[in-house]
Amino acid sequence: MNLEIEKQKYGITVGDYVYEVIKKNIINLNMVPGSRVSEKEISDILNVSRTPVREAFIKLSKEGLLYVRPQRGTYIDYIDLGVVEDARFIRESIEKSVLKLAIEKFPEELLDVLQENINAQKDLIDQKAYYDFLMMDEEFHKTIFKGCNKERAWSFIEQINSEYKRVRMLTFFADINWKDVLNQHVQILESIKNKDEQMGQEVISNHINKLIFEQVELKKKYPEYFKED
Amino acid sequence: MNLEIEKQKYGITVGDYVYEVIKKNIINLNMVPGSRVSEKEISDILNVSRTPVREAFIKLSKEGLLYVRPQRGTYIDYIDLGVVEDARFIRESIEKSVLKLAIEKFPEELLDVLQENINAQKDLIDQKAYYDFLMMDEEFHKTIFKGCNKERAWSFIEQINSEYKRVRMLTFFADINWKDVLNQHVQILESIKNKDEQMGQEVISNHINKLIFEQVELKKKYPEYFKED
DNA sequence: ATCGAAAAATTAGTATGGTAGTATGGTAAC
DNA sequence: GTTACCATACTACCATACTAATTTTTCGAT
Repeated sequence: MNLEIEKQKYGITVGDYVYEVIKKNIINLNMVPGSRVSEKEISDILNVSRTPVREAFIKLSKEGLLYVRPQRGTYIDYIDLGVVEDARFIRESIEKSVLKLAIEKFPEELLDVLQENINAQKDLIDQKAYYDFLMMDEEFHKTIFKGCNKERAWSFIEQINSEYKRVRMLTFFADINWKDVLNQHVQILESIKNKDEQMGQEVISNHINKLIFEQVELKKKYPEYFKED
Repeated sequence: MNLEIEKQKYGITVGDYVYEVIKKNIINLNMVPGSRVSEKEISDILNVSRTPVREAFIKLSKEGLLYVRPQRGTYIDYIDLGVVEDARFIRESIEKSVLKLAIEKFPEELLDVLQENINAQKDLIDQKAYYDFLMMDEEFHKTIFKGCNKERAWSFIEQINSEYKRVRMLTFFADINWKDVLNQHVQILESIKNKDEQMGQEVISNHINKLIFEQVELKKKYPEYFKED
């Protein structure tokens, strides 16, 4: 196991620190789906006791990133395309509702923020900074929610989104999309500016549905990461 | 503190047992929003150590039912109408999408299950069994998701639904709806049977939106349960 | 060599004690 | 009366020890 570890920030508890470290390493696929982790192993690596590790495990298993088999062991969950599909279904439902709100009313200053975000995305594409691009992508969508006073709804999506993020990471490894995603973001921004609901709805459908067609390909390319049906 | 306690079932861990007990008592408002709980207090009441209590607290705070102030104390979260509204927004978005699926295709045998569920609801209304009616209500919606192969999507909703459930409990205390809810369930079932999408969408909007109009009234009646703006 | 049972090792679950941060109530100084 | 300080009594956080369930290894019998 080769964890990417950041220094513990001052002021956060050990438990939260462990949680953040593990979560990041699962999402960027540094911790391989299906592999086994143990409380003791992690506590040794991070030089903390088992208690905070255990608490981090509890949170992560509630997010569907870990799977605890009592008295047996804890495993990184395989990517479950069924779960991903349902996450996509939910995101599409909610994002369409939000876009409807955004087209009715959206604060000027946040339009600029969205534009800046898109510019930043371009840079990250050039630098091939996968993880950071993914985060910036999420930030883009979050900003739209923010503009509609639906930040809480976004944080809900966050909770079910971890699985989705891992697939996104894979698509980047496989070099599948990148610029398509960026273009779609540009189109979404346009549709908000021009108050063109129909275009917006279509782009969002494509934007999120895109994934479906890629999944089969991904599973072929990285079968070891996926749950058997 | 006067907890409603059920015997621990055989086969589940102490931690899960504690979690279930506390969750139930928060949702049925037996544990009053804003009041303080401590690991020690609960562990004494349930005759377990502090560790499983602590782990239950972690889960519950991730669901927004508790909030932990490190080194200070743990409190039952106030009902936050902002959160409730966003939960409603999300549910409406998703349930509409699901209803669309249900109208396209829904298994016969589950139609019968829905009908039986409605009958059971009638009984529970007569018995004035608040909590059980609420659970049966949730079961009704869950069954619809099930028929569309969207069970996972339902379990996502479950995660954000606890807050919503507390408000539902309040509406029952206040004797606001009951039969309205039942009638709407009947209508939803009808719309699936008759493949009448428009009627279904409308009922769902009303069904879930209903709450908004009741909230102001509830907050007046039970101000001590709600978060200050 | 193969099989099977006992022993050892490893796992997560639970209990407990100590620590550091925080709230509170009393008391002395002003 | 007001303020600053200190003792005390909480709190959640964390480390450690122990338990129970399960897996792996060992080793002897066949």
